[in-house]
Amino acid sequence: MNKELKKVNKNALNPNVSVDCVIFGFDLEKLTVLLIDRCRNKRDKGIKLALPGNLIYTNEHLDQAAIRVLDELTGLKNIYLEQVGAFGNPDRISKDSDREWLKSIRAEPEASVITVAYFSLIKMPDYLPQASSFAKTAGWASVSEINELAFDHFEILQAAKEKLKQKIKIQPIGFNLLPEKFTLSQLHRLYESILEKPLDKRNFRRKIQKLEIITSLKEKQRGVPHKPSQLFEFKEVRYQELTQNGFDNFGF
Amino acid sequence: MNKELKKVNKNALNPNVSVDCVIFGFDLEKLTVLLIDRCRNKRDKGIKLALPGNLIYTNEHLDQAAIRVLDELTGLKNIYLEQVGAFGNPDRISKDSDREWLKSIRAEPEASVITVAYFSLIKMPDYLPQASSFAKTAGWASVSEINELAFDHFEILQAAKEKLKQKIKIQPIGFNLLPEKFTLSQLHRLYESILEKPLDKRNFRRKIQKLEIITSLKEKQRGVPHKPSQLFEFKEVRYQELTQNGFDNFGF
DNA sequence: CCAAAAGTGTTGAAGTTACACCCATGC
DNA sequence: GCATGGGTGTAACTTCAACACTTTTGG
Repeated sequence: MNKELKKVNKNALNPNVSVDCVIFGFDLEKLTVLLIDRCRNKRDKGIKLALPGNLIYTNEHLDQAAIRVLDELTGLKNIYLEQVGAFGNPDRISKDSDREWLKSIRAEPEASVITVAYFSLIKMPDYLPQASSFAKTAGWASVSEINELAFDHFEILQAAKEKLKQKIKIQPIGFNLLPEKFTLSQLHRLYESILEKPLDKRNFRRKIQKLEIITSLKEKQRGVPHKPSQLFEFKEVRYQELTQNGFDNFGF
Repeated sequence: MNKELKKVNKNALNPNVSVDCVIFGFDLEKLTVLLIDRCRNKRDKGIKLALPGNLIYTNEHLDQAAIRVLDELTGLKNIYLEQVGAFGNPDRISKDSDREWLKSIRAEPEASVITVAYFSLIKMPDYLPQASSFAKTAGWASVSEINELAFDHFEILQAAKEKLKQKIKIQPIGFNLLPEKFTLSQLHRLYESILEKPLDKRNFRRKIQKLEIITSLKEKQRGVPHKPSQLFEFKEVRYQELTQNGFDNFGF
């Protein structure tokens, strides 16, 4: 695996194909996404925020490229990753501010490049800002407050949200966004944030518990100004099972 | 639209990106797929069957490229088309027979190319074989009998089947595979072929009828050696409605 | 003692599954 | 008249949606 990576990195860039990553997080209140701010000085105009991404290497597997981008930006490995799809509208680099920026970072800034988008789920506290070759800074933004992004990244974000929405109805991947120990209310809010609609508290709890995917710990919340909540962790075995097979009937 | 196409065709090829199309049909018995046979003479060895596909043009929208490939092969326009995803395993052109073939049709046969797969649904009788620049012959194959294809096309076919399976549970796109006038049994067999499992006849009929997506014609089947079946057509308006919104609860 | 979120059951409606027999036609 | 697929209803069960009050803690 290490050997392979080394070999890959010696290869040339493929000037026509990039990957972009929609990295979702959850701050226990709402869904967030990791964006890079490409503003190099205060006078830069245009849209500043973009999804992390980069050209792929010749002979690099697309999935590998996404893993690499993720690793370069966050230092994280083994995280949940899924392809959203390919985006190939030739207008995607038509904004002036986007072209300017490309000139500063790419050898062939005018090449027409299609991009393959991925979304990934990480536990927010695991992310520690990392020196990155392609952006000065990266930071979390609340998904629901984003109105525009560079290139076609807003469109990609919408597609990733939609994919996540569909996926979470079928597989219990939401746990990748939560800490090891979590409360049912946190899980509840997570589902509401992703599905963008309210879910009945009692019905939600019942449904989750019937899946037998979580075990209650002996531990409780401490220091909260209200009745402390039971803490849970999810059952690894059952998680694998449901992640592979999915459930047919999870009609949120 | 015509002007745009002309402009596109003047552009150069993007040597690193192709599209491949999984064109599904239904022969009223089972699901089929349109494959090209690249065997130029009897002595060619290796796997002969492949999905139709081709490189895209610089500045050509991916979706446009898929529409173009489809049109070149079948002469059909305005057909149901959906992206399956991007496939970028560098090993995808590693088979010797595949490389040989590429040498005969591509300017840069060794270029590493990622491909974006689409699936589309057509009414089998609409397809009339067409002279095509990239294959002598094309023909229908029964999906369930396919064991191997050129490149990574078998993997792509599996992904397309899976996507279709998921999609048909949520949107009534199956009608694109049927003639204008069809029987409930034909629709029933179609769903069974796609989902690859038996569905109870009575329950299936009830479920479909409740959707109010079909209207029964005054006409009946003729010349069949058994009780003639009622013919139906689907309601365009309601179809559009369900195709856009989907249905949440269609738990086959 | 007040504010805040945790936790808990029941009921009526809707949907799902399983299942067997008669019917209309061509040959 | 027989082989073939078309067409139909019901009952048991499961799932879903809606809904309100008590509990425990910190301040």
